[in-house]
Amino acid sequence: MEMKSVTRSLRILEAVAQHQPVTVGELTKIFGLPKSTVQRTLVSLAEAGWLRANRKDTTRWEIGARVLAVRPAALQGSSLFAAAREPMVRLRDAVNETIHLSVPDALQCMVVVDRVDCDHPVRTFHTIGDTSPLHATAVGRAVLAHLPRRDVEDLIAAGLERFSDTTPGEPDELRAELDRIRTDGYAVNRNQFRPGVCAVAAAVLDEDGTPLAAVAVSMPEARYDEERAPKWGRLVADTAAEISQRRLGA
Amino acid sequence: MEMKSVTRSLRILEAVAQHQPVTVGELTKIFGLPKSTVQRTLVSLAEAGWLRANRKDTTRWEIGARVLAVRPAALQGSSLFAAAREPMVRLRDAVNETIHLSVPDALQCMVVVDRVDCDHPVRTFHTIGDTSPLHATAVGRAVLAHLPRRDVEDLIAAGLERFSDTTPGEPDELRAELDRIRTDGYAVNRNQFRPGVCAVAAAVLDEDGTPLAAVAVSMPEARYDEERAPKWGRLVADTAAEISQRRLGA
DNA sequence: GCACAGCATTCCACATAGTGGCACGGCCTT
DNA sequence: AAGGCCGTGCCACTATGTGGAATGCTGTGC
Repeated sequence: MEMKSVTRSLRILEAVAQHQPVTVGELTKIFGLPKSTVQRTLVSLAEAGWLRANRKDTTRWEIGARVLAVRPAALQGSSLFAAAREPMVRLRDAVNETIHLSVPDALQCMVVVDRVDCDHPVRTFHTIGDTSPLHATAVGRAVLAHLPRRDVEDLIAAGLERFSDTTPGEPDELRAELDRIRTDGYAVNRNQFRPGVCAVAAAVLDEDGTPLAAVAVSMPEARYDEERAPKWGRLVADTAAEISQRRLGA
Repeated sequence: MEMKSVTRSLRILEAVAQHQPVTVGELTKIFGLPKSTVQRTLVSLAEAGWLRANRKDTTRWEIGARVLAVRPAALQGSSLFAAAREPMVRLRDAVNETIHLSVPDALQCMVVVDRVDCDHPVRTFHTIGDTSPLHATAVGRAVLAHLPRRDVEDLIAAGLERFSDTTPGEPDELRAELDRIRTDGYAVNRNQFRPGVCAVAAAVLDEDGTPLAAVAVSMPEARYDEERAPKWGRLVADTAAEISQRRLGA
């Protein structure tokens, strides 16, 4: 609505991140903006230290390291991040599947903030920064299950988009699943968001019980085993609990 | 020079990152800008998804998760990041000191991008995103030693700022030290940038020998042992080499 | 319980600050 | 040598952001 130049420059910054190293011309095609406008914006972003010219081809732009100093509140001081690292590696060693750490963003979506890979040739792939809806994934519901009822109802009121025929689209379906998560201590996702992707997740909690993040074991459907779910659920819940404790200790 | 609103909004974004969660009033004091200007900027940043209101106190602002999708070229696809993780943990286990991974930014400075902590009650402290000059630190010189002579001379021409009485302020002093690093395979820093902080570092190289990053063991001066330096130097160099190889394998 | 103080938020007339069409110049291809 | 392509610089126009002042909210102390 306002600050057109600001919102536009951030859009351009995001586009540079996706396509780096990228030229002015490529960006004008993406946005359909005049060359001079894009050029001026890039120079300004570079002046602020957020962008820089590529070393090998100086007409290409890429993201500068300044962005690393700007981290979401949940990762401030890296306490969550640092606390999560080693438990995640141990969990990966125990199950040999990809482990993700995700944080909720403004109760709108979950964002992947860290990942520990497994060595299967076939594995799920999420990049750091990827987002997913709260109601349709294991990490999302693991967090939802620990939020005040009000927030859950707000989310339901906003509408439960369906991504596959197993996505919980009905309010009661979701409420029942959240109850199950609270009693069992872990969340499960079978093809409910991305087809062929399954996961088992549990929430990392603040000292006052607020969910800060969720850890997930995620795997292709072919390796998902119904029998094994409770065992892995317990492993994930233990890992999440350990991260919560380590964080408080720091 | 240009795009005043853009550069200013990025400054404000950085200030929010430092002080989050922060109010409009606090920011106006920091920048000495009119309230309405700061307020409008915050709303615009929030509209773009980079900022959000704090959940508990909605008049306080904090960084949103959008920034995580924007990563420097060196970390693109997380290949460096993911490759470095486990060798760094093993190095920490071997020496029980804090391990840092840093990348050069535009040949102007080194930026800390990852960290594995040790369990000493007294330890060095650098946050992810912290920057340091190339010529005055172990990570910086480990990278410099693998750059083309031209780039090194440009840096020397720009002036070698001294931060303590041991900082290499003379061109020849620096050149000699870079030669030593190339023959020994590791760089050392004794109080040359931050007083009381010592480190041993080695560079992570690209397939064509370009330095991408540096790993460092860093410790308080009290625990730095001259005798042990060559042994730790070899450990760090091995770790760096392992990271280089893993990255190429991916 | 009222008045005040401190804060975030909204409004609006003004002029500055960003816009974008155009033209220049370098580089590679034909 | 000519042509096309792309990054960069220029400048008159006006849309856009500015910031002082008004509004509205919240909590505090008399």
